Amino acid sequence: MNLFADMRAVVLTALDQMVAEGVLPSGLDYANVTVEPPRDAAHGDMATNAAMVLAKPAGSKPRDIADALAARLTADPRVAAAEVAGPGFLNLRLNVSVWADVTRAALSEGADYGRSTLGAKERVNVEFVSANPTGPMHVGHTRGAVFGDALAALLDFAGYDVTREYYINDGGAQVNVLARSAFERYREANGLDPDIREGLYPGDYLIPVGEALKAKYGDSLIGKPESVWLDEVKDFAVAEMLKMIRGDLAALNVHMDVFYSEKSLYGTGQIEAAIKRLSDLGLIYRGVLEPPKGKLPEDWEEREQLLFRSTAYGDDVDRPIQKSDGSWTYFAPDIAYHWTKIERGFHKLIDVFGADHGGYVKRMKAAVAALSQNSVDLDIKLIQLVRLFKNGEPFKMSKRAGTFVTLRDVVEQAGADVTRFHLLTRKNDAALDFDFDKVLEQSKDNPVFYVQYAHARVASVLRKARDLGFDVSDAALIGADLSGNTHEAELTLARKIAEWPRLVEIAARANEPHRIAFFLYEIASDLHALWNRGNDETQLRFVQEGDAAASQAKIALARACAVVISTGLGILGVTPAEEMR
RNA sequence: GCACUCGUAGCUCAGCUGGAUAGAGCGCUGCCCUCCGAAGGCAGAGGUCGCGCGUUCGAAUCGCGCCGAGUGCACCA
Repeated sequence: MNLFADMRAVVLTALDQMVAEGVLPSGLDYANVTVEPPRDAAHGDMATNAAMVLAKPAGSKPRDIADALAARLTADPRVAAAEVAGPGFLNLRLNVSVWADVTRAALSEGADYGRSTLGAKERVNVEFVSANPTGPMHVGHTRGAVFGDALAALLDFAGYDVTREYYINDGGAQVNVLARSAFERYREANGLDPDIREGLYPGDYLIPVGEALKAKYGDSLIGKPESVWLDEVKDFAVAEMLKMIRGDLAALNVHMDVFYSEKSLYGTGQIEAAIKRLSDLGLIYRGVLEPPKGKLPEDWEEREQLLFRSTAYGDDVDRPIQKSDGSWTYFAPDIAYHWTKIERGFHKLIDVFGADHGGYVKRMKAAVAALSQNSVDLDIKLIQLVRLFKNGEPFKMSKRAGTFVTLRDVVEQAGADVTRFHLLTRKNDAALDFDFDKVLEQSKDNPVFYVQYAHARVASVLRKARDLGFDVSDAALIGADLSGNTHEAELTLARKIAEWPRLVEIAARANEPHRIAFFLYEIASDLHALWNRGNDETQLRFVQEGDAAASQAKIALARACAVVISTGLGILGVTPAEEMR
């Protein structure tokens, strides 16, 4: 049940009637007609802008349309009153029985309450993390991982067919550096002094890789030229790094459907095929780029290159896809990779990048638009940095000082649930502070705790009710007479529950999982407020001792709230708490 | 020099893909514990939505121009 969608349908039906009766002209576009909760509760339960949106195309006054619409809407049993207000809003007051229906719907639909068919099973590819396989994941990757995973879950809940994908950058120079670094650790394992020279990866995490290499190769590679061992050591080290990264992700409860290797694109004709695709479209040419305006790089020289005419699809300049020595630039395999996504049948692509890759957005969008001829939508979400704090003090990261914070460090200290929720309490393109002390704090100032506490409170109420011998199974709660839940605090909570399906669609349309986190905070707040009122007004308490029927009615509402919180936390990848200890 | 992201209450941030008197938390002020969980609760003060034009019945939201912060700007990924 999606109350707002249902009521919008009621409005549109009424408009159709008006067209049929000649009150409105035919051929009107209803796309901008909305039915939404008013900002001010005094304005009623819902408001529609239909009269204002249609006034101009219909050639009549907003008020006249609104009056006529109001008369028809009040015929619906769910509408208690419809009144015209302001510049032409139509405010709807709903029959209180509607909120009982919503409560029951949340209980009977359970974990599926709020699930949407918005996505129509369209296939979506969410690419995220894609950290270079050269070391453990650091905090910067964590936010992207959590964001991507929650977004994927959100889209799934909104009716899309989602694939979580990780692009392994195992084709470039940095994995050669990894191989050389691992080789030094291999020499170390064989009792030689490692030469961790400038430009190699110094991290301790390669020591076990060196030992594993020794276990496999003994000392047979010692003293051999790089050309002999590079490829083998590279494959081995990359595999080890991926094993580690999978472990890091698993610790965060992130599980990818596909790990796609950049290297697999080379030597298989796939890059050539993608470039040919662009070439056939007349978008590839040999040319010379203008030097960048402003400060000119020292070593600037004019050179002819193979270029992609990305400016034809909104980019600022055309982009090189081949170096002057004939090898591909990093952009070429990226184009090919996105081409494979299109060819694999995805109609909607989402890339999650670090904010420092913002300059890459236009060319990637241009590539996808060109390759798909505008039939595939690519949305790129930029993830801003995370600033670490401890006791309110900035937590400086330094590889040398050994205070380099990995994802594993954060999860071990804070836990996956707390880490995930906190990282989602900010919009993806806003910087975020992560203070270990505040995040672990058990007080209402901590949103994670606040939401978990609301869920735990409901669980506590259920336990208490059961102890008193009440039947609080979902079946019993669904069957309860809810007509007594009419206090303003109760209605506020019920309204919030009714908003959940709408919020899911809004969040999914914007690709913004943080909206779920904010909504959960608000609904938790409504539950706490109702609870607190029970302190003074005993008739509002969920458990009404000696009155099973009244208890069931109140608990049904609380339980419905818990269902929404549980579902929402599930989307964020957070386990709801049954009790707080 | 150009592009991208951002600019909302003292602080940290939401704000529904254009709606009514712009919200929350912290902080501040004032009240409140014999009460299902006071690791609190209720109420209040506090804002030219960076600035200026424009589009519109209507702009924090869309467009243009400034100001300010961050990020990125040729064969590195």
